[in-house]
Amino acid sequence: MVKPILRKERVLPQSFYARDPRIVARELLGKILVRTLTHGVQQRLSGRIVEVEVYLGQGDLAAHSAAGKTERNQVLFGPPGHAYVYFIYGAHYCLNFSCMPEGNAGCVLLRSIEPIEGLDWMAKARGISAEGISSETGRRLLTAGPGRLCQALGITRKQFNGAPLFRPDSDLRIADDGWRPREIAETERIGITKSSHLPLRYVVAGNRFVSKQR
DNA sequence: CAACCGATCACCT
DNA sequence: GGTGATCGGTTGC
Repeated sequence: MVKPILRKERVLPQSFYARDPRIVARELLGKILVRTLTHGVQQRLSGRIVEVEVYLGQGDLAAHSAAGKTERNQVLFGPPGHAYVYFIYGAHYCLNFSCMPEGNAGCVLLRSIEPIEGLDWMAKARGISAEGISSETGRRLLTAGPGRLCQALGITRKQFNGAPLFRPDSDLRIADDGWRPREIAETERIGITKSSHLPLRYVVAGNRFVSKQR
């Protein structure tokens, strides 16, 4: 049994995700991403969401859904509140949450969390030594960036693509402990070429665990 | 410390 | 056969 660190933790319901991803993204900042390891010993991994990006279902050429529904991106067109995990650059996974009612695409990409529980496990998953996470800089490199985040939490496409996030017993879910960011900053999205001018990246202003300062 | 480069998978043309 | 919502190591100021 893992000692609960967070009190009064509420798992976000499916209705939370059934809205415009720009609204969902803003409200996701400050929430807690919880990953439960059920293989072997029970353990919780968690972190506070401090950086996200939005990909729109319409008028956004950078979105995987831009050219319509395919086998790869079908989760985006399915019911809200499910994980869309894809593999990129031959090396990394990225985690997204499907938004909008069924039939409409639109999602939020998780770009960075501030780690809270299970840092030792995350370091091992990332191939980092124990002393590697003794500094704040080291801890930042654990989970800052979409690929690092997935590696730290052991999130793969095979295991999580299409997985529901809104059940209290979901291996991956979002919890609300009541914390709210004081200020949210908007910027352009990172690492894209099409529709790159849209201000669809949202960060907790001043947080040191975001992947890239502007 | 910025700039480049290699890794090498899933998808789409 | 080209490209990408990335990262980490190396190079060279």
